[in-house]
Amino acid sequence: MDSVNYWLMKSEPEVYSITDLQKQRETIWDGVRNYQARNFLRQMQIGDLAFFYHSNTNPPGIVGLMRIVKTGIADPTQFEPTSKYYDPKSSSDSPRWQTVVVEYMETFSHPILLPTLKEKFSSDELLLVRPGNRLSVMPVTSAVAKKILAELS
DNA sequence: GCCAACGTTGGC
DNA sequence: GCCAACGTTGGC
Repeated sequence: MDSVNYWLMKSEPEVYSITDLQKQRETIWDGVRNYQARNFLRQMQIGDLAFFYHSNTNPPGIVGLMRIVKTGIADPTQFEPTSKYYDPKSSSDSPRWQTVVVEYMETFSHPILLPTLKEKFSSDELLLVRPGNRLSVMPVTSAVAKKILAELS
């Protein structure tokens, strides 16, 4: 049987919020320019589920759920000279930055705020709460994911 | 807006 | 390949 992988992806709601995703239905998750985060994006598979996390806002927390619907997409912003994500060292032959297309699934009626996540999970269980961690894309173990999802039912 | 913690860059 | 300088992230 296929196992679903779980992820957590951060976005600043002032830049792109879950409400924006709900309206758009799906989006290319562009703008990731960190190799570790990109490597996680490369590992994603169609059907994987990702928690949408609102960062750099008050209060920060997990606000909803989305699904990976396309993988191995070249981030188009790397080729756009006017984009803040333009990467002159990347070529269309071998794009440096790949990402995924995500589809909106749901907005949680109660977001799971960062203090709650810190309370429930150790830094070993959940990368997000590891001190100093700044990754914008990271894996979530299925055990942790199921606890998060159970919180909401 | 502050600033600690990171990641990246580039001179050497 | 070291590491200082610089830029970014993101909680507070």
